[in-house]
Amino acid sequence: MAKELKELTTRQENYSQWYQDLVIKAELAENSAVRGCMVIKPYGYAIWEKMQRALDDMFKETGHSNAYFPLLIPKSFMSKEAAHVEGFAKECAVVTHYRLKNSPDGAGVVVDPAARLEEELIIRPTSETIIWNTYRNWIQSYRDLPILINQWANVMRWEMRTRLFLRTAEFLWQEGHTAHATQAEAEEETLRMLGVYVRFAEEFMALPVIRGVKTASERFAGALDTYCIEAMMQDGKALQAGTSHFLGQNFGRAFDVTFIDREGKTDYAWATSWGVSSRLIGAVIMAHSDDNGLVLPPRLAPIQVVIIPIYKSAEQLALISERANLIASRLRAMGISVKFDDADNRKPGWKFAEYELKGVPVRLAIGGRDMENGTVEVMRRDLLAKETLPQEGIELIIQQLLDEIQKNIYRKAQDFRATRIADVDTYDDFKAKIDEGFFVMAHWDGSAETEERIKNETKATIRCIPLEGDRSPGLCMITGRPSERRVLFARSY
RNA sequence: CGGGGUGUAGCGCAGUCCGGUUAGCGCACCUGCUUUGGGAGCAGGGGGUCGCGAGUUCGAAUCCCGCCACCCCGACCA
Repeated sequence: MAKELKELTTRQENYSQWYQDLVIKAELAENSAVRGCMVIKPYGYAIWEKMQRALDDMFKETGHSNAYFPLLIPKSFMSKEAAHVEGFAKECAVVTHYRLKNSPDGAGVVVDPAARLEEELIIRPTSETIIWNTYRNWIQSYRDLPILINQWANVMRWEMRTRLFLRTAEFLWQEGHTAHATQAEAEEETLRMLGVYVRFAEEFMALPVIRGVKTASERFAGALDTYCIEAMMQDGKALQAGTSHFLGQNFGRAFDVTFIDREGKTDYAWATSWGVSSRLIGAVIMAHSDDNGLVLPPRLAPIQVVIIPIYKSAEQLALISERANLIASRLRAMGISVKFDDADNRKPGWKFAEYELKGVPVRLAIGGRDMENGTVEVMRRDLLAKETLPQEGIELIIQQLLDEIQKNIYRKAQDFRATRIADVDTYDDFKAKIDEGFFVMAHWDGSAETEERIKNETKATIRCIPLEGDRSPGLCMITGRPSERRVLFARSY
């Protein structure tokens, strides 16, 4: 048992603390010396690398290429698109000088006042501006379109309050930025990439999501439409797990990106942008973990199978190692990542607890008894269930088991969400369900005032107007005015 | 920026109200022996500007004043 975790207050009472401690104990991340930033430790970063690889493959399949743009953005770029400034201005870190010098009083260094920049640079909070400023040079004709580019990068937003992985001042992400000749094509791209995110969340993160479109007040600064996927964490709160924006011609116009179309007419390019961030690491942790530690979906687990020897002597360890290495090599040949932990400075019990804390999906234990019987003990992390099986042919069983675990974790999250989602028709019921940590589907009159009032009174926001599900009209639970369809409300991270 | 809390060994904490041996405990670390099928046991050992500064006092982790940092709850947000 993960003793440290068990000492914590129960999850319902302090889920946030539980999460924070889990992140640190499982060696995923810690706070850095820089306010609001984090150090992602090797094991946590390995999860991110798995995510990157899977996403990158999906981007390539949909015709995208990777590229890279500058970290620093001239301040003036930020003011070219009005809504964009409005949204990001208050959380930008600004570079004002380019040099330090020795302090005149001999104590350390100071900013050299002579090295003040003529124009301040901001550290990118997102890259639309610098990328569209570049696209201007790349686009003259409809033949240059579409441009389908993705960037893996870090960005910085000076958040007032931060939380490891979920909201840090600096975070890692990918941001896709595409340019198109027509509105229809750009809109199609926006939805295509939303679909990629849905597939990634469900198939890799084992995380069921609701796809939808944001209301005007929750829209990305500068977008005409913001689509998102929303996931439920174990305390019932919503986490936005990915966004895809249809930007119209806003950035084309702001950065004067024009092209000549087939008919010889000049038009502004149409834009999309879409992204997911290292927040997804937090999402996986919050969605699946239990009081013994992480529960990682096999497709994202840095170590999928760990083998632990149980021995009394060096001779016995040598025999067990030979067998374990054989099993390991067969598993690796099947593309499964295996760690054989024969470290002599930890006892088996310690290792069991450690790999449970780290969320390794399958654990194999081989001891003296197993060597005599030709067996191996197989433990699956999602159910914490042990079974003793023959060594012969164990590879295929493990391969199937990993598959089954991946599916089971998804199923579990889906079942959990099903018990926490409800249709509601009165404001009283709404408040009650929101307090219970529910996702609530309710009718809303479509006005920003009503949305704002609900937010102020209950802290619940409209997570999205779902693209799927019940589309029947009704009456707003607050004003009684007509509503086109139910929308998704929840408290969120 | 508002409200609350915490700063004592690498980590987690007690001690502070009511000042008084050499500042203590658990984990971790080091050495040795015994152990190894669910976070081992025993013995020994190392490690401290008690957040910083200035006071009161014979004497301050403890009391007074000032400052700083971090955490939690709000406002802002992926």
